[in-house]
Amino acid sequence: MQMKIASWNVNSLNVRLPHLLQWLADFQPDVVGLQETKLEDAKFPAAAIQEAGYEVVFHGQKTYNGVALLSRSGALQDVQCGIPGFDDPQARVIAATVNGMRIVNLYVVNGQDIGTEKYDYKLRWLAAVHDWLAEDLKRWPKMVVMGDFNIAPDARDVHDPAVWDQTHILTSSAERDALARIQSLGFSDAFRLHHPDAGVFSWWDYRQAAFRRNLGLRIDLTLVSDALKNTVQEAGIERTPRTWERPSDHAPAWLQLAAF
DNA sequence: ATGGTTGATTTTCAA
Repeated sequence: MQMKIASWNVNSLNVRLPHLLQWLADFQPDVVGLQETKLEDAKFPAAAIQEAGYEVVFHGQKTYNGVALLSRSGALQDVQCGIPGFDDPQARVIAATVNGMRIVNLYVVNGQDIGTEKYDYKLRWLAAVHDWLAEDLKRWPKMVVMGDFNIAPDARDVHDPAVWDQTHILTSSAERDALARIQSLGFSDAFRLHHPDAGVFSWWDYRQAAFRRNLGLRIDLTLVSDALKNTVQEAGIERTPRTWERPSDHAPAWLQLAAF
């Protein structure tokens, strides 16, 4: 049994619901993590998603943030909202178990600029994720951690490495170190298992015709634990929804697992 | 050149 697992920052599910439904029909993912739904739970469009064939759980708030998990191949069990033990007013995390595999969906803090309070929050938040996943891996060795990481892992993942360097938000040394520390628990970037090339991106700023010029970053990642690494058959980024009218600024990042 | 665009809620904030 194969499984396609995808991560998509939709930048308002209220606006993007038609795109989500179209893309579910086109791409046929088995499990999807959404970020930036920007919806209170009472306003989440659960019925429309269920009618598309997916079970869904969600953790949202008004105006900002908000995450959800969809599954059409196995119940979503042991649902966890937020990072255990980390007091966080922002709805950025939802996790669940599907067919014995732990799925963690993250909307990582953006961080605004180096040296700001939001940057400090980002680093504290990433450290809390590290400590949480270190524990959860003991219970669920088969784990996928996906989301909008708001970190470009290395120079291949940015359109202009001279601008996006260690002094810049999303590429600073402390951010990349925090990601590397999480990966050192035993996670691989699924995209890099199959694609060593530079210049493949998942996010393009709405401004300055960035998508048309491919001035992007790869900040949407799917990580697989060591127990799943050998089952990753393919991984990629779906550019098509970014070409649709009134798109999200992010494209879905996905991986395909063989029998697991 | 501190610009530009989008989304949710305003008389800006966050990305």
